[in-house]
Amino acid sequence: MAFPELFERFAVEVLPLGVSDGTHLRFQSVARFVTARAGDAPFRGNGKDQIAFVASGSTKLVAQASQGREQVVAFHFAGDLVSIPSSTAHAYSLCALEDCELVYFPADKFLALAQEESGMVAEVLTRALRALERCREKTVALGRKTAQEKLASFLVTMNDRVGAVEGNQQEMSLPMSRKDIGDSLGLTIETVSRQFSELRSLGLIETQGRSGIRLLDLEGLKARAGHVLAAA
Amino acid sequence: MAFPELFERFAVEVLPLGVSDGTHLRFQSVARFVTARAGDAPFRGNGKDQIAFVASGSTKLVAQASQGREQVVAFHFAGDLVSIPSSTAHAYSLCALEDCELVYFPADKFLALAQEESGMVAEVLTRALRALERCREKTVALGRKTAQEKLASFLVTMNDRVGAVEGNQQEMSLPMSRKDIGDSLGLTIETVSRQFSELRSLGLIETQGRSGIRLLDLEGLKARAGHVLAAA
DNA sequence: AACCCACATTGATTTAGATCAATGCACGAT
DNA sequence: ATCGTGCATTGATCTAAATCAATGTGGGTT
Repeated sequence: MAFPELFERFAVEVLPLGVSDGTHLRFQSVARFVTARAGDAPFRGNGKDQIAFVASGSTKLVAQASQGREQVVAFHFAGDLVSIPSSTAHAYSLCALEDCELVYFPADKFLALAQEESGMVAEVLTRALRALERCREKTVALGRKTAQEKLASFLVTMNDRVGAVEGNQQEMSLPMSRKDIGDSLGLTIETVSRQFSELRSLGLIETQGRSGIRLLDLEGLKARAGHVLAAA
Repeated sequence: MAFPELFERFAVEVLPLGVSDGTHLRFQSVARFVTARAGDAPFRGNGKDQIAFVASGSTKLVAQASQGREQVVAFHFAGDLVSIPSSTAHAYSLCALEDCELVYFPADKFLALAQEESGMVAEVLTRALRALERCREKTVALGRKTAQEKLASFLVTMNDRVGAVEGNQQEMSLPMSRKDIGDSLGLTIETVSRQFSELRSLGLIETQGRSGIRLLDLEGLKARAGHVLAAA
Protein backbone atom coordinates (compact mmCIF):
# COMPACT_ATOMS: atom_id res chain seq x y z
CA MET A 1 0.00 0.00 0.00
CA ALA A 2 1.34 3.45 -0.86
CA PHE A 3 1.91 5.88 1.99
CA PRO A 4 -0.94 8.26 1.18
CA GLU A 5 -3.37 5.33 1.19
CA LEU A 6 -1.89 4.13 4.49
CA PHE A 7 -2.46 7.50 6.02
CA GLU A 8 -5.95 7.63 4.59
CA ARG A 9 -6.78 4.42 6.39
CA PHE A 10 -5.64 6.02 9.63
CA ALA A 11 -7.68 9.15 8.89
CA VAL A 12 -10.83 7.18 8.18
CA GLU A 13 -10.53 5.13 11.36
CA VAL A 14 -9.35 7.70 13.85
CA LEU A 15 -9.92 11.24 12.64
CA PRO A 16 -13.47 12.35 13.31
CA LEU A 17 -15.74 13.31 10.46
CA GLY A 18 -15.32 16.88 9.35
CA VAL A 19 -11.80 17.31 10.69
CA SER A 20 -10.22 20.38 9.13
CA ASP A 21 -7.86 20.00 6.19
CA GLY A 22 -5.17 21.81 8.17
CA THR A 23 -5.25 19.33 11.04
CA HIS A 24 -5.36 16.48 8.56
CA LEU A 25 -2.19 17.74 6.92
CA ARG A 26 -0.39 18.45 10.17
CA PHE A 27 -1.06 14.87 11.28
CA GLN A 28 0.31 13.59 8.04
CA SER A 29 3.43 15.72 8.39
CA VAL A 30 4.43 14.18 11.75
CA ALA A 31 3.53 10.61 10.70
CA ARG A 32 6.22 8.05 9.94
CA PHE A 33 5.24 5.11 7.73
CA VAL A 34 6.71 1.69 8.34
CA THR A 35 6.18 -1.71 6.81
CA ALA A 36 7.32 -4.66 8.88
CA ARG A 37 7.79 -8.34 8.06
CA ALA A 38 6.46 -11.02 10.40
CA GLY A 39 8.77 -11.24 13.40
CA ASP A 40 10.26 -7.76 12.99
CA ALA A 41 10.30 -5.37 15.93
CA PRO A 42 10.00 -2.11 14.03
CA PHE A 43 9.77 -0.17 17.25
CA ARG A 44 11.81 -0.44 20.43
CA GLY A 45 11.40 1.94 23.35
CA ASN A 46 13.82 4.77 22.72
CA GLY A 47 13.06 7.26 25.43
CA LYS A 48 10.15 8.93 23.66
CA ASP A 49 6.56 7.76 23.92
CA GLN A 50 5.10 6.81 20.58
CA ILE A 51 1.70 6.09 19.16
CA ALA A 52 1.27 3.56 16.39
CA PHE A 53 -1.69 2.89 14.14
CA VAL A 54 -1.95 -0.63 12.74
CA ALA A 55 -3.10 -0.14 9.15
CA SER A 56 -2.85 -3.82 8.26
CA GLY A 57 -1.55 -7.01 9.84
CA SER A 58 -1.28 -7.70 13.55
CA THR A 59 1.22 -6.96 16.30
CA LYS A 60 2.12 -7.73 19.90
CA LEU A 61 3.36 -5.29 22.52
CA VAL A 62 6.04 -7.07 24.53
CA ALA A 63 7.61 -6.07 27.83
CA GLN A 64 10.97 -7.42 28.86
CA ALA A 65 11.54 -8.62 32.41
CA SER A 66 14.95 -9.68 33.69
CA GLN A 67 16.56 -12.98 32.64
CA GLY A 68 15.00 -12.95 29.19
CA ARG A 69 11.46 -13.37 30.44
CA GLU A 70 8.92 -11.70 28.18
CA GLN A 71 5.35 -10.63 28.79
CA VAL A 72 2.99 -9.93 25.93
CA VAL A 73 0.97 -7.00 27.18
CA ALA A 74 -1.47 -6.79 24.29
CA PHE A 75 -2.19 -8.00 20.77
CA HIS A 76 -3.35 -5.57 18.07
CA PHE A 77 -5.18 -5.96 14.79
CA ALA A 78 -5.81 -3.77 11.76
CA GLY A 79 -7.48 -0.53 12.85
CA ASP A 80 -6.03 -0.54 16.37
CA LEU A 81 -4.19 2.39 17.88
CA VAL A 82 -1.31 1.47 20.21
CA SER A 83 0.32 3.67 22.82
CA ILE A 84 3.93 2.61 23.42
CA PRO A 85 5.38 3.91 26.68
CA SER A 86 9.08 4.37 27.21
CA SER A 87 9.95 5.57 30.68
CA THR A 88 8.60 2.60 32.60
CA ALA A 89 10.16 -0.09 34.74
CA HIS A 90 10.26 -2.44 31.76
CA ALA A 91 11.41 -1.98 28.18
CA TYR A 92 8.61 -2.37 25.64
CA SER A 93 8.76 -3.24 21.99
CA LEU A 94 6.12 -3.55 19.33
CA CYS A 95 6.56 -6.64 17.23
CA ALA A 96 4.84 -7.76 14.01
CA LEU A 97 3.02 -11.11 14.13
CA GLU A 98 2.34 -11.02 10.39
CA ASP A 99 3.49 -8.61 7.72
CA CYS A 100 2.28 -5.20 8.85
CA GLU A 101 1.80 -1.65 7.74
CA LEU A 102 2.14 0.85 10.54
CA VAL A 103 1.81 4.59 10.97
CA TYR A 104 3.91 6.04 13.80
CA PHE A 105 3.54 9.34 15.61
CA PRO A 106 5.59 10.86 18.42
CA ALA A 107 3.09 10.79 21.29
CA ASP A 108 3.63 14.41 22.33
CA LYS A 109 2.99 15.79 18.83
CA PHE A 110 0.09 13.43 18.27
CA LEU A 111 -1.64 14.52 21.48
CA ALA A 112 -0.97 18.20 20.85
CA LEU A 113 -2.49 17.95 17.37
CA ALA A 114 -5.40 15.88 18.66
CA GLN A 115 -6.38 18.79 20.87
CA GLU A 116 -7.04 20.94 17.82
CA GLU A 117 -10.17 18.88 17.23
CA SER A 118 -12.32 18.12 20.24
CA GLY A 119 -13.83 15.00 18.69
CA MET A 120 -10.39 13.64 18.08
CA VAL A 121 -9.29 13.60 21.73
CA ALA A 122 -12.59 11.98 22.58
CA GLU A 123 -11.99 9.23 20.02
CA VAL A 124 -8.51 8.58 21.38
CA LEU A 125 -9.88 8.63 24.93
CA THR A 126 -12.53 6.06 24.04
CA ARG A 127 -9.86 3.82 22.60
CA ALA A 128 -7.59 4.30 25.61
CA LEU A 129 -10.41 3.37 27.97
CA ARG A 130 -11.14 0.26 25.92
CA ALA A 131 -7.45 -0.69 26.08
CA LEU A 132 -7.50 -0.11 29.83
CA GLU A 133 -10.53 -2.33 30.21
CA ARG A 134 -8.86 -5.12 28.22
CA CYS A 135 -5.71 -4.76 30.28
CA ARG A 136 -7.70 -5.05 33.50
CA GLU A 137 -9.44 -8.19 32.28
CA LYS A 138 -6.04 -9.61 31.45
CA THR A 139 -4.89 -8.74 34.96
CA VAL A 140 -7.70 -10.83 36.43
CA ALA A 141 -6.72 -13.79 34.26
CA LEU A 142 -3.03 -13.52 35.12
CA GLY A 143 -3.58 -13.05 38.82
CA ARG A 144 -6.37 -15.43 39.65
CA LYS A 145 -7.00 -18.01 36.96
CA THR A 146 -5.82 -21.54 36.27
CA ALA A 147 -4.03 -22.41 33.03
CA GLN A 148 -7.24 -23.82 31.58
CA GLU A 149 -9.32 -20.78 32.50
CA LYS A 150 -6.64 -18.52 31.02
CA LEU A 151 -6.67 -20.31 27.69
CA ALA A 152 -10.46 -20.54 27.59
CA SER A 153 -10.91 -16.82 28.19
CA PHE A 154 -8.14 -16.04 25.70
CA LEU A 155 -9.97 -18.00 23.00
CA VAL A 156 -13.30 -16.37 23.79
CA THR A 157 -11.72 -12.90 23.64
CA MET A 158 -9.88 -13.60 20.41
CA ASN A 159 -13.05 -14.91 18.85
CA ASP A 160 -14.58 -11.49 19.49
CA ARG A 161 -11.58 -9.63 18.13
CA VAL A 162 -10.32 -11.44 15.05
CA GLY A 163 -13.81 -12.30 13.92
CA ALA A 164 -15.11 -15.07 11.78
CA VAL A 165 -13.46 -16.94 8.92
CA GLU A 166 -15.58 -17.91 5.88
CA GLY A 167 -18.94 -17.32 7.46
CA ASN A 168 -18.48 -19.71 10.38
CA GLN A 169 -18.95 -17.54 13.42
CA GLN A 170 -16.75 -19.66 15.66
CA GLU A 171 -13.86 -20.32 13.31
CA MET A 172 -10.72 -18.21 13.32
CA SER A 173 -7.10 -18.13 12.30
CA LEU A 174 -4.81 -16.88 15.06
CA PRO A 175 -1.67 -15.04 13.94
CA MET A 176 0.27 -15.74 17.13
CA SER A 177 2.32 -18.80 18.08
CA ARG A 178 1.97 -20.98 21.20
CA LYS A 179 4.95 -19.06 22.61
CA ASP A 180 3.15 -15.76 22.10
CA ILE A 181 0.03 -17.13 23.76
CA GLY A 182 2.11 -18.39 26.68
CA ASP A 183 3.90 -15.06 27.02
CA SER A 184 0.51 -13.36 27.03
CA LEU A 185 -1.07 -15.66 29.62
CA GLY A 186 1.93 -16.08 31.91
CA LEU A 187 2.37 -19.74 30.96
CA THR A 188 5.00 -21.86 29.22
CA ILE A 189 4.61 -23.22 25.69
CA GLU A 190 4.19 -26.72 27.12
CA THR A 191 1.34 -25.75 29.42
CA VAL A 192 -0.42 -23.91 26.61
CA SER A 193 -0.09 -26.95 24.40
CA ARG A 194 -1.38 -29.29 27.11
CA GLN A 195 -4.39 -27.06 27.68
CA PHE A 196 -5.13 -26.98 23.95
CA SER A 197 -5.10 -30.78 24.03
CA GLU A 198 -7.32 -30.81 27.11
CA LEU A 199 -9.90 -28.43 25.58
CA ARG A 200 -9.78 -30.53 22.43
CA SER A 201 -10.47 -33.76 24.32
CA LEU A 202 -13.30 -32.04 26.18
CA GLY A 203 -14.89 -31.39 22.80
CA LEU A 204 -14.83 -27.62 23.26
CA ILE A 205 -12.50 -26.78 20.38
CA GLU A 206 -11.02 -28.21 17.22
CA THR A 207 -7.65 -27.16 15.86
CA GLN A 208 -6.56 -27.24 12.27
CA GLY A 209 -2.88 -26.86 11.52
CA ARG A 210 -0.96 -24.38 13.65
CA SER A 211 -3.31 -21.43 13.52
CA GLY A 212 -6.80 -22.66 12.72
CA ILE A 213 -9.17 -22.92 15.65
CA ARG A 214 -12.86 -23.69 15.75
CA LEU A 215 -14.82 -23.07 18.90
CA LEU A 216 -17.28 -25.96 19.02
CA ASP A 217 -19.00 -24.86 22.20
CA LEU A 218 -18.71 -21.17 22.96
CA GLU A 219 -20.93 -21.37 26.03
CA GLY A 220 -18.96 -24.30 27.38
CA LEU A 221 -15.74 -22.36 26.91
CA LYS A 222 -17.15 -19.32 28.68
CA ALA A 223 -18.22 -21.56 31.55
CA ARG A 224 -14.62 -22.78 31.85
CA ALA A 225 -13.21 -19.24 31.65
CA GLY A 226 -13.99 -18.37 35.26
CA HIS A 227 -16.01 -15.31 34.36
CA VAL A 228 -18.30 -13.67 36.89
CA LEU A 229 -20.76 -11.27 35.37
CA ALA A 230 -22.13 -8.32 37.29
CA ALA A 231 -25.45 -8.94 38.99
CA ALA A 232 -28.30 -6.99 37.41
CA MET B 1 -16.17 17.81 54.25
CA ALA B 2 -19.27 19.49 52.88
CA PHE B 3 -20.37 18.60 49.36
CA PRO B 4 -19.48 21.91 47.72
CA GLU B 5 -15.96 21.65 49.10
CA LEU B 6 -15.75 18.06 47.88
CA PHE B 7 -16.72 19.13 44.41
CA GLU B 8 -14.27 22.00 44.55
CA ARG B 9 -11.47 19.54 45.21
CA PHE B 10 -12.51 17.65 42.07
CA ALA B 11 -12.67 20.87 40.08
CA VAL B 12 -9.21 21.97 41.17
CA GLU B 13 -7.64 18.63 40.30
CA VAL B 14 -9.40 17.71 37.10
CA LEU B 15 -11.08 20.69 35.49
CA PRO B 16 -8.61 22.73 33.48
CA LEU B 17 -7.92 26.33 34.38
CA GLY B 18 -10.41 28.73 32.91
CA VAL B 19 -13.20 26.21 32.47
CA SER B 20 -16.46 28.03 31.91
CA ASP B 21 -18.88 28.52 34.80
CA GLY B 22 -21.57 26.74 32.81
CA THR B 23 -19.53 23.58 32.37
CA HIS B 24 -18.51 23.75 36.00
CA LEU B 25 -22.14 23.83 37.07
CA ARG B 26 -23.23 21.09 34.68
CA PHE B 27 -20.54 18.81 36.08
CA GLN B 28 -21.72 19.55 39.56
CA SER B 29 -25.32 18.80 38.63
CA VAL B 30 -24.55 15.24 37.46
CA ALA B 31 -22.18 14.49 40.36
CA ARG B 32 -23.18 12.21 43.22
CA PHE B 33 -21.34 12.62 46.51
CA VAL B 34 -20.59 9.63 48.66
CA THR B 35 -18.71 9.12 51.89
CA ALA B 36 -17.61 5.57 52.62
CA ARG B 37 -16.22 3.92 55.75
CA ALA B 38 -13.19 1.66 55.54
CA GLY B 39 -14.27 -1.66 54.05
CA ASP B 40 -17.41 -0.34 52.39
CA ALA B 41 -18.02 -1.05 48.73
CA PRO B 42 -19.95 2.10 47.86
CA PHE B 43 -20.05 1.14 44.23
CA ARG B 44 -20.83 -2.18 42.59
CA GLY B 45 -21.08 -2.65 38.84
CA ASN B 46 -24.71 -2.03 37.96
CA GLY B 47 -24.76 -2.09 34.20
CA LYS B 48 -23.69 1.52 33.70
CA ASP B 49 -20.09 2.64 33.49
CA GLN B 50 -19.16 5.12 36.17
CA ILE B 51 -16.34 7.49 36.89
CA ALA B 52 -15.29 8.20 40.44
CA PHE B 53 -13.04 10.92 41.82
CA VAL B 54 -11.29 10.10 45.08
CA ALA B 55 -11.43 13.35 47.07
CA SER B 56 -9.91 11.86 50.20
CA GLY B 57 -8.92 8.42 51.47
CA SER B 58 -7.90 5.46 49.33
CA THR B 59 -9.71 2.71 47.44
CA LYS B 60 -9.19 -0.55 45.60
CA LEU B 61 -10.89 -1.65 42.39
CA VAL B 62 -11.68 -5.35 42.75
CA ALA B 63 -12.71 -7.84 40.08
CA GLN B 64 -14.49 -11.03 41.02
CA ALA B 65 -13.51 -14.32 39.43
CA SER B 66 -15.41 -17.54 40.01
CA GLN B 67 -15.19 -19.44 43.32
CA GLY B 68 -14.75 -16.31 45.38
CA ARG B 69 -11.36 -15.47 43.95
CA GLU B 70 -10.70 -11.74 43.86
CA GLN B 71 -8.23 -9.70 41.90
CA VAL B 72 -7.33 -6.16 42.94
CA VAL B 73 -6.97 -4.38 39.64
CA ALA B 74 -5.75 -1.05 41.02
CA PHE B 75 -5.34 1.03 44.16
CA HIS B 76 -6.30 4.70 44.22
CA PHE B 77 -5.36 7.65 46.41
CA ALA B 78 -6.69 11.14 46.97
CA GLY B 79 -6.80 13.03 43.69
CA ASP B 80 -7.17 9.92 41.50
CA LEU B 81 -9.88 9.49 38.90
CA VAL B 82 -11.19 5.94 38.49
CA SER B 83 -13.08 4.51 35.55
CA ILE B 84 -15.32 1.63 36.64
CA PRO B 85 -16.44 -0.61 33.79
CA SER B 86 -19.58 -2.67 33.97
CA SER B 87 -20.14 -4.82 30.92
CA THR B 88 -17.03 -6.94 31.18
CA ALA B 89 -16.38 -10.62 31.79
CA HIS B 90 -15.90 -9.94 35.51
CA ALA B 91 -17.90 -7.95 38.00
CA TYR B 92 -16.00 -4.98 39.43
CA SER B 93 -16.50 -3.10 42.64
CA LEU B 94 -14.80 -0.09 44.13
CA CYS B 95 -14.01 -0.57 47.79
CA ALA B 96 -12.75 1.88 50.44
CA LEU B 97 -9.47 0.98 52.15
CA GLU B 98 -9.84 3.86 54.62
CA ASP B 99 -12.67 6.29 55.18
CA CYS B 100 -13.22 7.98 51.85
CA GLU B 101 -14.97 10.87 50.18
CA LEU B 102 -15.91 10.17 46.61
CA VAL B 103 -17.53 12.04 43.75
CA TYR B 104 -19.36 9.82 41.25
CA PHE B 105 -20.40 10.57 37.69
CA PRO B 106 -22.22 8.43 35.15
CA ALA B 107 -19.48 7.83 32.57
CA ASP B 108 -21.60 8.79 29.57
CA LYS B 109 -22.62 12.16 31.00
CA PHE B 110 -19.11 12.83 32.30
CA LEU B 111 -17.55 12.22 28.91
CA ALA B 112 -20.19 14.22 27.08
CA LEU B 113 -19.62 17.19 29.39
CA ALA B 114 -15.85 16.79 29.15
CA GLN B 115 -16.08 17.40 25.43
CA GLU B 116 -17.38 20.90 26.05
CA GLU B 117 -13.88 21.87 27.11
CA SER B 118 -11.03 20.63 24.96
CA GLY B 119 -8.48 20.78 27.79
CA MET B 120 -10.73 18.63 29.92
CA VAL B 121 -10.77 15.63 27.58
CA ALA B 122 -7.02 15.95 27.28
CA GLU B 123 -6.66 15.87 31.07
CA VAL B 124 -8.83 12.77 31.32
CA LEU B 125 -6.93 11.17 28.44
CA THR B 126 -3.61 11.82 30.18
CA ARG B 127 -4.93 10.15 33.29
CA ALA B 128 -6.35 7.22 31.34
CA LEU B 129 -3.01 6.66 29.62
CA ARG B 130 -1.23 6.75 32.98
CA ALA B 131 -3.70 4.19 34.34
CA LEU B 132 -3.12 2.04 31.25
CA GLU B 133 0.63 2.23 31.76
CA ARG B 134 0.30 1.17 35.40
CA CYS B 135 -1.99 -1.68 34.43
CA ARG B 136 0.53 -2.89 31.86
CA GLU B 137 3.33 -2.82 34.40
CA LYS B 138 1.13 -4.84 36.72
CA THR B 139 0.54 -7.30 33.90
CA VAL B 140 4.28 -7.88 33.58
CA ALA B 141 4.56 -8.53 37.31
CA LEU B 142 1.61 -10.93 37.37
CA GLY B 143 2.65 -12.83 34.30
CA ARG B 144 6.37 -13.15 34.62
CA LYS B 145 7.66 -12.38 38.11
CA THR B 146 8.42 -14.41 41.22
CA ALA B 147 6.68 -13.69 44.51
CA GLN B 148 9.69 -11.75 45.75
CA GLU B 149 9.98 -9.65 42.61
CA LYS B 150 6.26 -8.92 42.78
CA LEU B 151 6.46 -7.64 46.33
CA ALA B 152 9.65 -5.68 45.70
CA SER B 153 8.16 -3.87 42.70
CA PHE B 154 4.93 -3.30 44.60
CA LEU B 155 6.82 -1.58 47.41
CA VAL B 156 8.86 0.54 45.00
CA THR B 157 5.69 1.63 43.18
CA MET B 158 3.81 2.40 46.38
CA ASN B 159 6.73 4.45 47.63
CA ASP B 160 6.30 6.65 44.56
CA ARG B 161 2.55 6.92 44.99
CA VAL B 162 1.78 7.31 48.67
CA GLY B 163 4.83 9.47 49.25
CA ALA B 164 6.83 10.10 52.34
CA VAL B 165 5.78 10.13 55.97
CA GLU B 166 7.28 12.76 58.29
CA GLY B 167 10.09 13.84 56.04
CA ASN B 168 11.69 10.43 55.64
CA GLN B 169 11.65 9.80 51.93
CA GLN B 170 11.49 6.03 52.21
CA GLU B 171 8.95 5.68 54.98
CA MET B 172 5.28 5.09 54.31
CA SER B 173 2.06 3.87 55.81
CA LEU B 174 0.19 1.49 53.52
CA PRO B 175 -3.61 1.53 53.82
CA MET B 176 -4.08 -1.99 52.43
CA SER B 177 -3.90 -5.33 54.26
CA ARG B 178 -1.73 -8.35 53.39
CA LYS B 179 -4.85 -9.85 51.81
CA ASP B 180 -5.25 -6.81 49.56
CA ILE B 181 -1.60 -6.96 48.58
CA GLY B 182 -1.94 -10.67 47.80
CA ASP B 183 -5.10 -10.08 45.76
CA SER B 184 -3.25 -7.38 43.85
CA LEU B 185 -0.12 -9.48 43.16
CA GLY B 186 -1.82 -12.81 42.50
CA LEU B 187 -0.44 -14.34 45.70
CA THR B 188 -1.86 -15.72 48.95
CA ILE B 189 -1.63 -13.89 52.28
CA GLU B 190 0.91 -16.45 53.49
CA THR B 191 3.23 -15.96 50.54
CA VAL B 192 3.05 -12.18 50.91
CA SER B 193 3.89 -12.50 54.59
CA ARG B 194 6.80 -14.84 53.91
CA GLN B 195 8.20 -12.43 51.34
CA PHE B 196 7.90 -9.54 53.77
CA SER B 197 9.92 -11.62 56.23
CA GLU B 198 12.46 -12.47 53.55
CA LEU B 199 12.94 -8.82 52.48
CA ARG B 200 13.23 -7.92 56.16
CA SER B 201 15.92 -10.50 56.78
CA LEU B 202 17.76 -9.30 53.67
CA GLY B 203 17.91 -5.88 55.31
CA LEU B 204 15.97 -4.22 52.48
CA ILE B 205 12.95 -3.12 54.52
CA GLU B 206 11.76 -2.58 58.08
CA THR B 207 8.14 -2.94 59.12
CA GLN B 208 6.43 -1.20 61.98
CA GLY B 209 3.05 -2.49 63.11
CA ARG B 210 0.67 -3.61 60.36
CA SER B 211 1.00 -0.70 57.97
CA GLY B 212 4.32 1.05 58.56
CA ILE B 213 7.08 0.25 56.10
CA ARG B 214 10.51 1.75 55.72
CA LEU B 215 12.52 1.05 52.59
CA LEU B 216 16.09 0.77 53.85
CA ASP B 217 17.66 0.17 50.46
CA LEU B 218 15.60 1.46 47.55
CA GLU B 219 18.25 0.52 44.97
CA GLY B 220 18.51 -2.97 46.40
CA LEU B 221 14.75 -3.35 46.17
CA LYS B 222 14.70 -2.16 42.59
CA ALA B 223 17.43 -4.66 41.76
CA ARG B 224 15.22 -7.44 43.16
CA ALA B 225 12.15 -6.20 41.30
CA GLY B 226 13.15 -7.74 37.97
CA HIS B 227 12.95 -4.45 36.10
CA VAL B 228 14.53 -4.05 32.69
CA LEU B 229 14.92 -0.47 31.63
CA ALA B 230 14.91 0.54 27.99
CA ALA B 231 18.34 0.88 26.45
CA ALA B 232 19.24 4.47 25.62
C1' DA C 1 7.15 -34.91 -3.96
C1' DA C 2 10.60 -35.08 -0.61
C1' DC C 3 13.13 -32.69 2.70
C1' DC C 4 14.02 -29.82 6.56
C1' DC C 5 13.41 -27.18 10.58
C1' DA C 6 11.01 -24.56 13.55
C1' DC C 7 6.98 -25.19 16.06
C1' DA C 8 3.98 -28.19 18.64
C1' DT C 9 2.89 -32.16 21.41
C1' DT C 10 3.56 -35.54 24.97
C1' DG C 11 5.96 -37.58 28.95
C1' DA C 12 8.89 -37.56 33.47
C1' DT C 13 10.47 -34.93 37.13
C1' DT C 14 11.03 -30.83 39.93
C1' DT C 15 9.63 -26.74 42.35
C1' DA C 16 7.48 -22.27 43.67
C1' DG C 17 3.78 -21.12 45.70
C1' DA C 18 -0.87 -22.86 47.42
C1' DT C 19 -3.16 -25.04 50.97
C1' DC C 20 -3.75 -26.72 55.57
C1' DA C 21 -2.64 -25.88 60.37
C1' DA C 22 -1.01 -23.54 64.54
C1' DT C 23 0.82 -19.73 66.90
C1' DG C 24 1.79 -14.86 67.65
C1' DC C 25 0.77 -10.11 67.92
C1' DA C 26 -1.42 -5.37 66.84
C1' DC C 27 -4.84 -2.46 67.83
C1' DG C 28 -9.46 -1.11 68.75
C1' DA C 29 -13.02 -1.86 72.36
C1' DT C 30 -14.03 -2.04 77.01
C1' DA D 1 -4.31 -1.09 81.46
C1' DT D 2 -6.39 -5.59 79.79
C1' DC D 3 -8.74 -8.19 76.83
C1' DG D 4 -10.30 -10.34 72.65
C1' DT D 5 -10.54 -10.65 67.84
C1' DG D 6 -8.89 -10.36 63.44
C1' DC D 7 -4.71 -9.93 61.02
C1' DA D 8 -0.02 -11.55 60.37
C1' DT D 9 3.57 -14.83 60.82
C1' DT D 10 5.62 -19.33 60.70
C1' DG D 11 5.65 -24.32 59.79
C1' DA D 12 4.32 -28.83 57.20
C1' DT D 13 2.49 -30.73 53.22
C1' DC D 14 0.51 -30.79 48.66
C1' DT D 15 -0.13 -29.56 43.81
C1' DA D 16 -0.39 -26.94 39.43
C1' DA D 17 2.57 -25.55 36.41
C1' DA D 18 7.61 -25.18 35.31
C1' DT D 19 11.44 -27.49 33.71
C1' DC D 20 13.88 -31.07 31.44
C1' DA D 21 13.66 -34.37 27.71
C1' DA D 22 12.13 -36.77 23.61
C1' DT D 23 9.14 -37.33 19.76
C1' DG D 24 5.86 -35.70 16.27
C1' DT D 25 4.29 -32.65 12.56
C1' DG D 26 2.90 -28.58 9.59
C1' DG D 27 4.27 -25.80 6.13
C1' DG D 28 7.70 -23.47 3.59
C1' DT D 29 11.74 -24.54 0.28
C1' DT D 30 14.07 -26.78 -3.14
